[in-house]
Order: sequence, then C-alpha cells, then structure tokens
Amino acid sequence: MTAPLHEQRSGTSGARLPDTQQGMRRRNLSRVMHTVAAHGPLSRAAVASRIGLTRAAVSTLVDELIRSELLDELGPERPGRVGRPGSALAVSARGPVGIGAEVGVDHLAVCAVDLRGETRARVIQQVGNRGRSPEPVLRELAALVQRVCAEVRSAGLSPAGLAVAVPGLVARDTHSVVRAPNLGWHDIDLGSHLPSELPLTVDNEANFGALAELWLGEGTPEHFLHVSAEIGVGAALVVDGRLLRGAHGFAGEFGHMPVWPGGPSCPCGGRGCLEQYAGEEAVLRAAGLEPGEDRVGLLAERAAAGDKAVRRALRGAGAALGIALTGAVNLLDPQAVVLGGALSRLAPWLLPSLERELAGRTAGRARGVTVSGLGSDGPLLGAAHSVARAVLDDPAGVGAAG
Amino acid sequence: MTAPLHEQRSGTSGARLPDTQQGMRRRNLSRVMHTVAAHGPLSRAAVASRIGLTRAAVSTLVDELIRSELLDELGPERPGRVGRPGSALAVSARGPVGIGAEVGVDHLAVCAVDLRGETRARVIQQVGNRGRSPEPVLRELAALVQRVCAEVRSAGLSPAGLAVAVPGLVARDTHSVVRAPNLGWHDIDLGSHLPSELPLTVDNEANFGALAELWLGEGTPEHFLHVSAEIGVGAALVVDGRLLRGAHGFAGEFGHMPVWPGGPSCPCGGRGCLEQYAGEEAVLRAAGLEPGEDRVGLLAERAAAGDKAVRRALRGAGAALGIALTGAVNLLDPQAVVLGGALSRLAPWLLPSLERELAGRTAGRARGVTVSGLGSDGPLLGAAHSVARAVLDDPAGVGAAG
DNA sequence: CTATTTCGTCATGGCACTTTACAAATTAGT
DNA sequence: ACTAATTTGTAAAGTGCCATGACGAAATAG
Repeated sequence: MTAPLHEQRSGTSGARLPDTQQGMRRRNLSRVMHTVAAHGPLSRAAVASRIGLTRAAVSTLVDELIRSELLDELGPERPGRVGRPGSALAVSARGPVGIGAEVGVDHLAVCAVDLRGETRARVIQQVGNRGRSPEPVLRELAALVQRVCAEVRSAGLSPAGLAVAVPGLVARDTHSVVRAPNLGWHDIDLGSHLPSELPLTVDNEANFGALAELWLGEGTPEHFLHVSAEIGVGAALVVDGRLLRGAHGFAGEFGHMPVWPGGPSCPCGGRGCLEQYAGEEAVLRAAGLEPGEDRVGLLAERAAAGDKAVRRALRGAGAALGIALTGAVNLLDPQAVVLGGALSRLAPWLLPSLERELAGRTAGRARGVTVSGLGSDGPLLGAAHSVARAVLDDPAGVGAAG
Repeated sequence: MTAPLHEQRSGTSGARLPDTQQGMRRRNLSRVMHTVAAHGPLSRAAVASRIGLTRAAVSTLVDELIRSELLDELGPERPGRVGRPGSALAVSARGPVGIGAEVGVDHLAVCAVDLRGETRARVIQQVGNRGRSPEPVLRELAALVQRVCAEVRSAGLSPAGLAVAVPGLVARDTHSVVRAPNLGWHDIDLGSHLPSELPLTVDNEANFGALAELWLGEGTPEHFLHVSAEIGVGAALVVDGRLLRGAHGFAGEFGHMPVWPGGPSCPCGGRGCLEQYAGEEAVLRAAGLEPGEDRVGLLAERAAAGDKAVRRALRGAGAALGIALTGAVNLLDPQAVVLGGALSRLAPWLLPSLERELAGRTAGRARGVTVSGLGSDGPLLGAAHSVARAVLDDPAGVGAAG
C-alpha cells in the first residue's frame, strides 16, 4: 500500500536528540493538552481514543495536568449515549497566560491570552513612534506590559512569556531588530530594554500575523501564503502548520519581488519592485493624496466614495500584487493565499485586478485568494497566542514552575 | 508488517501520533544508523556519546541492528589513545539497497545504492521517449529494474524499494504522473505498470535532483533553492533538510515566474514567464539553432567556441533567471542557490548576467549561487538514495522483513 | 609491572505505557 | 422495575526500554 518511504523527518545526517522516556512523557502531555484545546471539553476516554493511548495512560497524564492547573475537570458529561458518562476535561482558564505586545508605527499594544485562546486583558496606546528613538518607546512598552501583567496576576493568572511583534526584520533566534525602516531603528536588542523575568520572543509582525491567521482564522489550511501590507509589503509562508523563517529569519520580503524589472528604481537597489506599485507611499502617490495620519483609512474612505484616482491606484496595486503572487504561487503551491493587515481593508478594490492577473497567468491552477477576518489585530493576537501555544507544546516546562 | 505510518509532525492542533516505547525504540535505532552512516566507522561508545544515550542502551540497539544485517562489526579499532579500543561499527555493505529509476526524454536509467551510499549497479539505455506511449516505455523500465534487482540479489543484496524520477508533475502521495509535457503523458499511474513486489515512490526529477544535492553535494546547506532546467525550468526548495512539496505536490514550478509581465505569451496562460527566456526552446531560438539531438551539449559547445549569438542567448537566459531568482530569494531567504541539471553545464555563460541581476536587485543581501557537481546524475541518484535513506529512517521496518 | 583509562556487557532499577480486571453510571430491553 | 449491555475511570500486574552502577577486558602511562 502506501509506502512510508519518503517520510524522512529531520533532514540529514547525524546526531538528533536522543529519545528518552521522559521526552516521551512530555510529548504525550503535550498531545493531551493540544487535543483538549482543539476539540473542546473531552472525557479521558475520548482523549485516549483520539491520540491512540489507553484510557489508563491518559488518566495518569490528565492527573498530572490537573495537578499543574493546566486542565480542569468540569464534572460528568450529559449522557445521551449508552454507558457511564465521562467526566469532561477542559483547558484551565486560570493557568498561565501568554503576553503579546506590538510596536506599531503609531501605537503600542499589549494583550494577554489564556490557554483557551481567550483574551483576558488588553491595552492600546496611540503614540507616534515614527523616528522616535528606541529607549523611550520600549520604556513605555515595558510599562504597558507591567500593567497587563499586574492585571492578569490579580485575576489569578500567571504570565508565561512575552512575545513582541515589530514592523521590521528580526534576526533569527535573537531579540534583535536588524532594521525597522518605518521606525528608523537599526540593530536594537529588545532583550536589554524589556522586563527580563519573562521568557522573551521577538519577531516580525507579518510572521505573527500569519500565525494568528493559522490559529484563529476560519478554515485556514496548514499550508498558505499570508500577504500583509502596512507600510512595506510583507509575506509569510506557513508550511505544514509551521512558519518558514528562512536561513537568517528574513524570509517573506515580498515587497521586493520584481514586478516590472525595468520599472522605477527602489531603495533596495532593484528596479520595479512590488513595493513601487503596491507599497503605501506608491499607492498614495498614484492616488494623488498627501501622506497624512490614518492613510489606509483615508484610502478606503475615498475608494468607497468612488474617487476615480484612488480606485485606479488600487487597481494598479492589485495588478502588481497579482503578478508577484503568480510567481509565489507557482513556486510554492500553497493551499490558499490570505490577504491580511491593511490589505484586508482595501481588498474590495484590490481583489478584482489581483485575481484577474493571478487567474490569467496560472490558467485555472489558481488558488483561492481569501481575506483575513482578523484585520489589524493579527500581529498582536499572533504574538500572545504563540506564547500560549508554547505552553501547550511543552506543558511540563511550565507545570514544573507552578 | 510495515506500518503505513503517516508521520505528520505538524506543529498544530489535535491528534498527532501517540508516543509509545516501541516508537521510541524505532527512533533510536534510526539515530544509531544515521550516526554511523554519517560519521564513518564508530565504536559503540562513540555512538552513545554522539546521540546522548548510554553505552548500555546503544549496545542493545547495535545488537539488534547487527542481527538485522544493517550494521557490521569491523573489529577492534587501532588504538592511539589510552584505554581499551572500541570495536568499529559500519553500515553494512550487504544489507538492503535502494533502487532508483529515471524516465528521461531520451533515456531510461536504473541504479542501486546501498546503505553506505555506494552505487552497486547501474544501467542506462538511450531511447527516444518523446511522445511514446507510456506502456512500452514502462515495460522497458520494468525490465531494467528487474535486471538491476537480479544483479544486486546475486551479490547478496536485497532491494528495499523503488523510486522513480519522472520529468513531470506527480500528485502528492500517489504514483500518478499528472502531466509530463515532454513525454506527452497525462494521468498515468506508474503503480500499475511497474513490479509491485517493491514499495514504490514516484516523484518529479527536480525534486530528486534537489535531494541528491542535499545528500551528496559538497557543503550543501539544509536550506537551499535548487534550480534545474532540462526542458522546462524547475525548482525545488529544501527547508530544514526537507523538501517543500506544496499543497498538491506541485511546488517548484519555477518556469512560470513572471519575468517581464508584458512579454511573449506562454502556453501556461501567462505572459513573459521565465520559460520564455530561459527555457530550452527559447534559448535555442534566441541562439538561432535548430532543435536537434543533444541540444544542451550543442549549446555548451558553441558557447565554448565563442559563438556570439549563443553567448548572447545564454546571457539573456541568465538575466531572466537572475530576475526570477531575486523574487524567490527575497521571499524565501535560502542559505544557497544551487544550479543543477542542464544549467550546471551552461553555468559559465549564465552566471555573470544571472549574478549581476541578482546582486543588483538584492543590494548585497544576495546569497551565493553555486553550481551542482552532480551534473545530470542528480535525479537518478536522488531517487536511489531516497530509498536507502528511508531504511536509515526506519531500520525496524526493514529488519523485521529480513 | 602497576595504575589509569576506556570499552563493552551484565544485573538491577525506575519509568511509561499496556493489559486485565473491576466497580460505577448510564441506556436498552423485557 | 429489574436485568443485561455498554461505557467510563481506576487499580494492579506485566512488559519494554533506558539509566545506573559494577565488572572484566584491553589498551596506554609511568
């Protein structure tokens, strides 16, 4: 039948991690948590049959998770079927929470999400951060984080980690913002400016936005391309439910796909990059608008009002996006393409020309282009959820502390 | 009793495979095999310290592998250091072998590779397959496979599986060639035309070529983009040592990246696709040559001889490749770009213009472009090695049969 | 020639899951 | 209403796998 042949897991040679019984236990604890989190209240027996372990084994796993306050026993299920009713288990609402933070060009935001995925606290502060030096911005952010932490702690929750979304490139596996053109930051190590009592993660906002789409989006598949535009145009590729980060963590530079290789030159050194057609500045210029405060809102408003120049500008941007997406779709064969961030607000006017280019150039092999329902909340929610999911991925790591 | 294990190690929700002690054992057997295969003859103690298990545990694992004829005990190592010398272990040269096969446009090839990576048998047959119907071609291929199997069996080896590389699209997790334009095949199920006593894998030749590069290439990283051109232009992306196959298994359609979106129209429905500039036909036309027998050889010969038109054509193709690669590199941030297949023979004349475009458009962020040393052997070797590596990945699956 | 180091193995023990058995709680059937 | 059937959760015994600690074997160092 279907041969297992190709299933090479970790690519290549040599020393992978050893497999010990403790590791096995940890992975099984994680499986129980994920299963309960994903499929609502479930009895021990239901969990057992879902993950393929015996009821007895699941019982001991569940005991441990309940003792760690990661699972709650809700009591007997309403029967309905023959046999003794199971006792419903649910992910605890009073366990650890993930803290997500976002540094935007004109705002700071922090929120807390529990293991069930519920947002338990949230603060947004409008600030013009463009060109401001990092220290005061991060001091303010740290204060907001402390406020949210205090709030959730008083509700009996314990912050398990902090994830920060920034509009710029972050070096892989570090806390360093290599460059964030819209903030004017270069080589800033967030680790030294933020509270150090929480495990810290720093990543690009587009990456967190894509993860939010994966985890929270309605019917989002496990393999998709997420395109978002705030000021630049970013993309994030999710493969098999995992983010593709690239060798240096810089994957997703969609803004500099060549669209018309002979076109206007771009600060990146290239010519005719996507950003020259679909970037915020380019669209504003093509629409004949002055850069102002809420630029995206302005575009959406004018387009909705029927402004010819604006509509033409957005059609052009959509076409450029379509051409760039053609390349990406041909190369990556994603199950879906999702437009997020500012693009989702402008989608009604972008989509027609975008889909025309994409469909025309891929001759029916086109994948559906969908629009994110998360709006501008994606990165913040993705950051917070990434921490919560890290707990689900290794419950023992947190349970030990508790 | 080969389990159809579906080894999805998704990062996300729900029911992954359970972790049992048997699974642990299997994974540790695999680790031992991989370690010995990758790092030459090794003593039990050396393996133990490399993979993090105790000497005692490794001893039992090794015993089992020796009984299965997957490892050989070579005897005491030459000392040199203080202490009792270890007993060298090596991957067996008389265990299972992987059978690789290739259906080319003008040849058929089959080879056998043992667990050490040595090629133990090999047959090539020149045949013009273009436009020939699948049945006779596959009958011939099956005969070659039988010949190679007989040959290795008489040498005491046992074929563990068959992997076939085809120049076309293969539906994910099937044995079906969806379309192979250069052969003129559509929806052909290879499973029903090939010997069924061996576990079968069918995949695109570009994919196998990339895997060969990963496994056999000198200093090939775990994250790279492999571009190969035979008739079309294909690409394969390796991430973390694993092939990115896409939602439907069609990832890597590099030939239809838009390069000059207003350019000549392409059978795919688009305009100005890469294939219109760097595809074999396009290059021959631009060079003013007639399509003939060994077209790539002809191009290389004329270019080497200084033929102006040919050189100009190749410069153009290189530039188009560079533009298309710019997009891919920006999007994927690979550690390297490798040119394989026909491109490696033509590299001397393609590279200058290719690198000029790539470097210019990525402003120093360019990754090195390297040329594969495997030449046209890549796909065949990749196929055979994929079977051999599948054995290393799950020694228990084969050992049970032996 | 002895002390030291390292290797491979054996016996013992602990840990994680399975098997088997059983009591508890519900529905189905008479 | 009462029994049979079914399902759940738990407990006790069993199995498999690796860790620990001890030992003899085989080399080097002094």
